[in-house]
Amino acid sequence: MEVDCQNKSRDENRKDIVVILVGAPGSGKSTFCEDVMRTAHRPWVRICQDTIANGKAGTKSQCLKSAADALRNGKSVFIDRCNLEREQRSDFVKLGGPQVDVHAVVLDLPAKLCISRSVKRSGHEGNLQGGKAAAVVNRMLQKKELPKLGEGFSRITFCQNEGDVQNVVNTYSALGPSDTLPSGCFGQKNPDAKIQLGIMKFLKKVDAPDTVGPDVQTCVSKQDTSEKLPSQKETENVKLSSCKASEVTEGGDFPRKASDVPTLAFPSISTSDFQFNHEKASDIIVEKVKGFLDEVGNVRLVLVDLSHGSKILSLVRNKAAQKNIDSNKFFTVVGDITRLYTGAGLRCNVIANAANWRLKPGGGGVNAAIFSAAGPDLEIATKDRAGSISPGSAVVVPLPSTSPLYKREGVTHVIHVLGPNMNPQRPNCLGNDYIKGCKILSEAYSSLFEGFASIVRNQTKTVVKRGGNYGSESNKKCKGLREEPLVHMMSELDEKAILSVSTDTMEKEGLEHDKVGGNKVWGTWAQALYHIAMHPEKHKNDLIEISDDVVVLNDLYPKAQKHLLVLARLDGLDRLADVQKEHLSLLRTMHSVGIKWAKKFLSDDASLIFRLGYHSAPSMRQLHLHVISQDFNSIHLKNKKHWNSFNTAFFRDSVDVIEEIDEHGKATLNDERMLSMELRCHRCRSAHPNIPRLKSHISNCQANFPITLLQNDRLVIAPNGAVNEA
DNA sequence: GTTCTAGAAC
DNA sequence: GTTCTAGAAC
Repeated sequence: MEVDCQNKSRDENRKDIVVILVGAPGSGKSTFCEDVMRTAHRPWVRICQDTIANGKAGTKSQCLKSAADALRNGKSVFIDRCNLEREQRSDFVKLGGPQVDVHAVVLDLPAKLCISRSVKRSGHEGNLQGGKAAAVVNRMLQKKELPKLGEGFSRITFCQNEGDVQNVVNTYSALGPSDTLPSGCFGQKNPDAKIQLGIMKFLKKVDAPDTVGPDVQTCVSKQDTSEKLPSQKETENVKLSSCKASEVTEGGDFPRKASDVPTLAFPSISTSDFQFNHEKASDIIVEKVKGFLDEVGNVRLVLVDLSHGSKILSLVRNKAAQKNIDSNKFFTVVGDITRLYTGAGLRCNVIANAANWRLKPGGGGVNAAIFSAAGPDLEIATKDRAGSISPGSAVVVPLPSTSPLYKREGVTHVIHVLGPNMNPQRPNCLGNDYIKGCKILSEAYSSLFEGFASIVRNQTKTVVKRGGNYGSESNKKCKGLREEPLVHMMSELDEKAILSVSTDTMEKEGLEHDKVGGNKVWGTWAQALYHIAMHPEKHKNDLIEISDDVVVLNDLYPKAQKHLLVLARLDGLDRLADVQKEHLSLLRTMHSVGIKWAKKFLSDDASLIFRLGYHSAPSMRQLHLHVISQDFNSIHLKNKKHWNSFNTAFFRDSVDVIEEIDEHGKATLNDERMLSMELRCHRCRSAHPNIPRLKSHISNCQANFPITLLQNDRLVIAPNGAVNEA
């Protein structure tokens, strides 16, 4: 996620960042840096002690020198070494200064996972291979001292699973050259009740203020605990001191405060599915925000949009800057409105929903996301308040404390808003009547902000009561929380490996670990491509090309007008996860064969556009490259998974895969959860409620492709064709 | 990967 | 009532 602060002149406020990675071998430090740098919006340098001496291990002072050089050249720096002990990182923290923020990113992943990765690793830069890894990792982790703000960090982010890691990757890769991130500690969870008790005692006795950063209100623990929330009064006392981390973090957790600055996160109303003109909408947003902030003090407003390069966000940012709106009180965030706290460390107690008139879940975009994240609680609570909503109005719904959105993100209220509809395919379309449209959109924001103001007023009155309620239910809830399974994104391979390593005998078991790496079990239905690759002669009728290295066939269920598979014939190369440096030339062969076929099709139909790539986690065994035309005009494209497997980061472009294998020996594999993301047009990125609507949209959408697809030859077009930037 | 189908959404 | 999704079975 990206937090943009406007009103800051680029040169004056530009700060470089030193990110000190903290994590055991196998925790994913190098991958983290690579993932950020691949899509970064600011210059980064990765300083890795394992490779700093011409590709070999070097010294700490070499790292320090390189880091200082990079900072002098205006680059931000990743310190990629374990940094598990305070002393090991202290010299790097000193790189900070008025123009340099020092952050820590703690990859505090389960020891078993780090060990299993280290054990399986071969040819890693640190040369920590085989069974010895278990012993080393185990020993290092015993000395682990989690970083604290008191060491000199302005921001510390903790990751306890790969989902956390991905969120933090997103945060840093989204960071533009002049963006900054809020200070504080983020992402610690799974608090132990005993520890929490200690913190509560601490909270009560603290009184000496000690500021650590401008954004201390976000310095809170991410999940609820068996303790009740501190009452407003209690938290007032610790408002500034709660981030005095050297004490607070003892035992590994942070206090949670109930009295954050009341913050409303809201999506841009009507500009997505309802197709309201962005220029006009941004004027209204800025005007309404300014009016509200002039009247109501001590609140924050955050405009949120899921997509990078969102036009509405940049319009609003620029206009807000022109109007000198305080960037501490109003700013924009790129990210998921249902994950602002866990994803961006941004505490928003109220979020707005771009609702449908029936106040029902479904549709696409924000409405679906919020109802889904909040669970059935929101639907029930909404029903209690209203059965429908008219354009221009808002409905305030208190979120039950049982809702995951409340528990996880700290959202206490959802405000449903309905804006004007300018989309002829939606009900109550205003045609092109922008006089009416602007009036209704204005009313919608007025209603939204009034609703927010009423929550703020009532919260001040009732916070003690609500705190008490919370406490009385909390035992049960806390238990439920702890029983909630952590999100696991490990491959089956990892899980198997981990299951076989018991904590007590890690060192011993680790020695034999290299043998454990079993393969994914493929269902019989998933073997078809494998059989073809192994015995192409038996399938001659289905194949359009056979060579020693690859075979080419039309996908049996093409998801577009042209959809080919280029199959690797190497036995054992089941999927992208198996691909290593030694397969580079095979990958290049597959790519060039794919390109050859794409060009052949283009010579017949120059209007086609092709993309070549792999699924992060394929359903069918045997590495296969998809060569697919971007019309997606096919009766076989039937569901969300089909669409998202070709139109989210789950689809890895062949060019990128080759580059990654070349540079790092492995390809980034993206999460299967991508497959259940909302449906967005691959050209204009608009969201659609279901597959039929999406298909109807893409059959007409002539928008230019997003810039990421236009770079690096990710799209293959006819020789004289031109695809413009979006 | 697809097919089938219950039941949710409309 | 029809449309659409999503999970189970293969």
